[in-house]
Amino acid sequence: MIHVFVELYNRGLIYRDLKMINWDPVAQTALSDEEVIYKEVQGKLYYVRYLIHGENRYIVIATTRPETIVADTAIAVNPEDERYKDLIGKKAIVPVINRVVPIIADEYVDPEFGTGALKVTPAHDPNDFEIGKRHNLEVIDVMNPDATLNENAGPLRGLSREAARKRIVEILKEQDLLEKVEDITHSVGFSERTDVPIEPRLSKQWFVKMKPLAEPALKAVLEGEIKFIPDRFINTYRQWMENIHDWCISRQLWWGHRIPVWYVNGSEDEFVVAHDEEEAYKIARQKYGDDVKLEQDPDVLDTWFSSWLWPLSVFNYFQNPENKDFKYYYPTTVLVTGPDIIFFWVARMIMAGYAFAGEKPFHDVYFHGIIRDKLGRKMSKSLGNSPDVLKLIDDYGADSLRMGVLMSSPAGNDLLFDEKLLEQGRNFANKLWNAVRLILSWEATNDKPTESQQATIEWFRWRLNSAIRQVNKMMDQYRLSEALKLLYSLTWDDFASWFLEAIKPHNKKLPSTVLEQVYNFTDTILRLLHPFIPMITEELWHRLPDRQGFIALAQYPLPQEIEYPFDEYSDRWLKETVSWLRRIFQEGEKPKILYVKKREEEKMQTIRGLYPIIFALSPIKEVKEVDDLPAGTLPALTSTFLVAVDAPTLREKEIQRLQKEKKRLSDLLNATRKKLSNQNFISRAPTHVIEREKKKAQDIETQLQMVEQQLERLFKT
RNA sequence: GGGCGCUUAGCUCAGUAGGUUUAGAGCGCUGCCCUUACAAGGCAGAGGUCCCAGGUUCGAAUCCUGGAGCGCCCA
Repeated sequence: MIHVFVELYNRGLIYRDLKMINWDPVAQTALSDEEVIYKEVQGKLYYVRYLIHGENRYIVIATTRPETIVADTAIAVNPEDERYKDLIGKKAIVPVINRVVPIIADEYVDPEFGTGALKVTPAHDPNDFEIGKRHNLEVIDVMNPDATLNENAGPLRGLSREAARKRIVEILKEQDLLEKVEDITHSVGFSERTDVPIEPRLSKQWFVKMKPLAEPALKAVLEGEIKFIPDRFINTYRQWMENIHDWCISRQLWWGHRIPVWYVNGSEDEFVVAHDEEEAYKIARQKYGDDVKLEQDPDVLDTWFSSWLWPLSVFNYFQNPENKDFKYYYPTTVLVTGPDIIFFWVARMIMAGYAFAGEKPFHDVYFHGIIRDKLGRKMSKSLGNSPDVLKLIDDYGADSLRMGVLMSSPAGNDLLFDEKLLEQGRNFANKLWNAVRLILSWEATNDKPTESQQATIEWFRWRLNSAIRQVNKMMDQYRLSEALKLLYSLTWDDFASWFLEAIKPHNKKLPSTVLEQVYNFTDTILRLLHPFIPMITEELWHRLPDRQGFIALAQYPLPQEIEYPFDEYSDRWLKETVSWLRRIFQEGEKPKILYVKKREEEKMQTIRGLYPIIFALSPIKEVKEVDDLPAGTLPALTSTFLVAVDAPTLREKEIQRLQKEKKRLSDLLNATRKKLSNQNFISRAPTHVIEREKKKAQDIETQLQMVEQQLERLFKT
């Protein structure tokens, strides 16, 4: 920090100046603009009469801060305002202290607000300060550092700002100078530190000149050199950067890094800037002679003045710019942070990166959402609405906490906190734990794998590989919650409910080659899940046989480029068919054979490998491929492949279902045909979409025919 | 005053490039199950005018304009 201060000072980017700053009267320190929190508060608008000097009339101004009347040094009106044109150039008498002040014209005054006449208090309002500068007005400071009124405040002297407001209102009433009081909702700045209203105050402080620093930092983000995810935060960033104000970095606090400035012989304006006292004396002696006396500035630096250097200082850049770590790691891959500190931290880190290293600090910035309470409020100590995280971890587990929050937090969107989210995470962890427990209870034999086992493994290998492909793609795009949801469903549904149920032996014994595959699949799933739930995956991974090292260091699974006989259609068909068969059995029928209507041979190959899985997961033990579904059998409402079973008692129910289905299919067919007969569609839609629609129409037609035939049969018998 | 976002099932929220028959998930709900991994579970199911009104398009939850409600940031 010291090095950076000296460096920036030498570059002319740090200066000391008397400016209107944000003063926290409780902490008694200056604050930066970013540490002021604006809140809408209920206040009052006081209408006060100021007598025109030498005349028997008055002008009425409206103010929310009547206690600052004693610091007024002008009345301002808009130059275009017809109501007051004749008063410009005259003088008014400030009530209570009877100061005679000019009535001036200034564009800043909004004729619509209040009476259109503004009292000007250059010492206590930033806008008034600017007006004061333009019109060369006297600046009268009426406040002490603790926001009590000082000796300039006349009868208000010694009162707190709140008491002074009450008192002056009383005095105005007594003198019949208070015309009326209105309720008003207005925005008031509060200290982030102490939550008291900020007092704009004229004060000598140290500032960083931000414009030159902001320029390369803004350019980098606008040109995509640094990527924001989601990119809408570029707007927020740009707006701040384009209107950037100089950064007040001095604080009147007793903790922090002391400002490396030494004042010469008790002077306020003569000083030297150095890395330490020794250097300061060396410089000072050359300039002011050997008997010079130095005194270090008592103020300290804003804590964010160290934070913005973090990407550099974490690699020890300032002590040793050529060091190996810095060269290897900088710029880092991604900064993960909340959008609420985009100005405090992100923007300034980028500025520092370019200013000192001449290079961006990171490639990507991922903005996550902010967790709010159920009412949408930000968690805060004063509201007491933050959950006790350690207790949550005790109750649910650290992984459950991570998982619950990650599952429903897409980039940049806020999240309403609910313990239900953690239950979901806990249940998932429980599921995973039990699945691995089941696997570890199995023993290896020297048997050869059965056809069913081979088929199940082949199917899951395909299923896993396609999930790996999707997850990697989502992770590359920072679609974290979507990736996790996909893994949730892969683990719970495909792995636990389908794969493990299908491969599960009755006697706890599996051929060693099969068991090895089961271990490998489990290993892959644990690695996929590890970034989201690191604790439980690390633990379970070590329980698998022969795992060396740490899962944290293991390669993240990558998809393999292998041709599989399965696709999303056959996968869906498998699940629909099994569910349907289970329902048939649940309803009391016990068919023996599943009939599958033959389609093109190449299509049939995509499902043949799945028959053994059907045998494993439903009571059906035989499939017959037929040219036509046998008369009287009950067809399923599955997609793509038509199947049927014998289930005579379900006929009535089935007739109703089929009639519903018939209507749905014919509606759908009509819609699809209409689309296909639309000349515009045919000529404008891309070929693959048209092809898909044609295929769709054919499929529906086939299904519809089948349903109609089945209905006929069901009615005949 | 300026900027950004949100509005989808009872609740909390996903929905990528406008196009996959039927818009998804978790919770909650209904029915059946304590089946030797898991009742923090299993199986089956019900539930949606995608805020409103226009527009663009062969086609809109998705793009554009306007409106309503809510939220955030900045001044």
